[in-house]
Amino acid sequence: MLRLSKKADYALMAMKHLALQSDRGSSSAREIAEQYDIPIELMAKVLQRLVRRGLLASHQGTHGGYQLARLPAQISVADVIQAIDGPVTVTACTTDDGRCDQYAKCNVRDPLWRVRERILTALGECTIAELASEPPTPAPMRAAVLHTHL
Amino acid sequence: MLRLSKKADYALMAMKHLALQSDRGSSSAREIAEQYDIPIELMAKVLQRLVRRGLLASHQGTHGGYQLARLPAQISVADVIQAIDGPVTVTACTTDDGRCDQYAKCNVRDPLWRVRERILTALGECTIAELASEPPTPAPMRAAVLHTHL
DNA sequence: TCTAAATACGACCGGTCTAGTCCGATATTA
DNA sequence: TAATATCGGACTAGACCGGTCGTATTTAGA
Repeated sequence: MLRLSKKADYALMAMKHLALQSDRGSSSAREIAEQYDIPIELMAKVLQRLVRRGLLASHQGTHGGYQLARLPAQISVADVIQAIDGPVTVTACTTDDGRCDQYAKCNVRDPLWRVRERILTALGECTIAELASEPPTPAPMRAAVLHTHL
Repeated sequence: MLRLSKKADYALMAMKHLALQSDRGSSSAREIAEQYDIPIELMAKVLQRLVRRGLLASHQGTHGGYQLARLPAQISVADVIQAIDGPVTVTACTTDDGRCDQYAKCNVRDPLWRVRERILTALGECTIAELASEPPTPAPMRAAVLHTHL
């Protein structure tokens, strides 16, 4: 259902948090996890993966923590999502090597592929800086429910 | 990973097939399934759901089959996907009623919500007619593999 | 030097979802 | 009446995901 994983959610929340905290140095996994009600160990794992992907810088030991590795405006939502969930693949056959085993007869590969690119563009244009510039989502906007069946 | 289900894939393939076959009357589930190497029973189930959602019209009995319920240009990829996979929800908390249990502290709801809308727009702009106007994907375009790490 | 707090990382586990199968009922045509 | 469809629910094996646990390593400070 075109849904991104919870880990990706957590990653984006953390990235935004770190963008807002960037002047105050680094934040620890525990700090972020507690603030957003995320299981600490899971948060840690997510942050670690972001470090491995070069989106975050970490500092070990007491008073250690995480920082953004680049300017918030230089990090896109797509970067974060792909760091956590792997490459965005709309179709199962769209593997890195382009193998389409049984899908030799598939008739929608190319169009879906273009759809994928559009989605990727949308995700790529939205940066962490953009997230951070938002109001911190004051109250749970119940009024804004829309009819999903377009 | 923002991937749509195989059923949705099958649905799109069938819809395109039916768009191309529209002048020749209807096609049976068996017919379509065999042409694209899809398990017949699964194909049938997908087609039935498309009927229930009003995207296809069915005719029972011998020489029965399926037809598009509307003009190909009037059916979007979003329609098909949502008919099969349910509403497109980028985040888990985006349920129909807008409930966000633990996510009271979530700080990325609104921006992700806007991302969802952009994706939905992209899917909504691509119609079955557009799929059908494509060349039928001749050979598996191996050359067109791109670097997914944007 | 010792201890506490932090990152790093892999193994594991239970629940959920997905793809696919099976079966029976109904409808339509020849 | 027989063959061929659609219809629709029940079921299953396997993959995947969210989350947990345990342990090693690094670092700052008392």
